[in-house]
Amino acid sequence: MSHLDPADPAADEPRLRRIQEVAAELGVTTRTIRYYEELGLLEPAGRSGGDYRLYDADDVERLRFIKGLRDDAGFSLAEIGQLLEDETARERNRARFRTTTDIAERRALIDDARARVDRQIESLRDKMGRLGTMIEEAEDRHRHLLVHIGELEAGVEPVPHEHPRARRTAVPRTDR
Amino acid sequence: MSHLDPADPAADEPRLRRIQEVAAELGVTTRTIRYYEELGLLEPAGRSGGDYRLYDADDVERLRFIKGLRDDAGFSLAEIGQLLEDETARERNRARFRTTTDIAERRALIDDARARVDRQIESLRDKMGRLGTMIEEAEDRHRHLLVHIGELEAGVEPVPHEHPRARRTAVPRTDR
DNA sequence: CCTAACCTTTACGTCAACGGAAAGGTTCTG
DNA sequence: CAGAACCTTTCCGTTGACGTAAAGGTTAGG
Repeated sequence: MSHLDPADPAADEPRLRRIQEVAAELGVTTRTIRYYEELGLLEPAGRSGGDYRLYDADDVERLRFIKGLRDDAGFSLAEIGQLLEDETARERNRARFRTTTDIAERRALIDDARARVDRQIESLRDKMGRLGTMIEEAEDRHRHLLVHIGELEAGVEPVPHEHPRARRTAVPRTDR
Repeated sequence: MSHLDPADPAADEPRLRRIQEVAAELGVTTRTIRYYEELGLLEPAGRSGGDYRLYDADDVERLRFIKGLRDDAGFSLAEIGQLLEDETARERNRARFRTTTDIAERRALIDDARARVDRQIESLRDKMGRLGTMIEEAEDRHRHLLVHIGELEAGVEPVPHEHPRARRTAVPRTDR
């Protein structure tokens, strides 16, 4: 129970950081973070007395997630907005959940939450699948090329070797 | 040798299509295709007498590849340009290969081709890996949520249930 | 209390990736 | 050979995702 030790009052204090520190850690600019806020992608956990934005660990995680969706998955910020809307809706649902005792409503909120998360995962899986297909195709061509190289290294003569699918002799180009 | 049969002169005629037909098949606009050409991402196989762009099957494949890299993999057109530059360089190499008999140069060209393809695949794999990591994280949160839902459905009371990591009480929010 | 280093909002600038219209030429079909 | 439906190049407009000042207020250290 060291973190409840009265001699260590800062133990569970939720470490709030200012925008530049967060930006540096994530490798983005402060402008980018403010822009995301402008688009409604996140809200800082709090503000200082002088209105400085203050971010907690969850905010940083959320930002990291956004960055991943943008850089790694290649989603637009609008699409990310959709995915995150589901996430923030879940948070709202959680709050609502705790304030109601209506069994039916609670079940509805649960179902809603599950549906949202399912959509989020499905969206990612979909992207993943398409990327996977792309890589397979690229690897096919890779193997195809290696076979070709193998033939050539085996000492095949530089015969014109007209590839049936690659004839492009429709109209002789005059320009360029 | 049926494709040399004089009774079937259209057998290996390389079906050339105009820009709109290609665009429709790929689900892009003609403007997009022309823009890609402007950036040097592709050249039509030929032109008609009246300077209409004419595309063959290889061109369409290349365009499909570009679209995949853009939509599925989320590459910028500049990055795609790099990836394709490798590909067109390979084509140049093939032509060069057939015009030389110098064993050393031929081997150099082969190694170059292999290196280019390797880079291309590696680039895709890298992206794939990062996307995979993202999905795993999302699935983690998915499972986490399902556990949470399970607890709730099991009839846990709507106790405030202060999550240790989620305390955001630094500054009482006044706005929103 | 002063100053450097940070922060705020507001607003205009920029670059990629096209959209869309103008002014004219081409192809196909009847 | 006329007309509709294509196509050409050229050029300006737009949208997303920020960059970059400007004009000020805030915070931490000395």
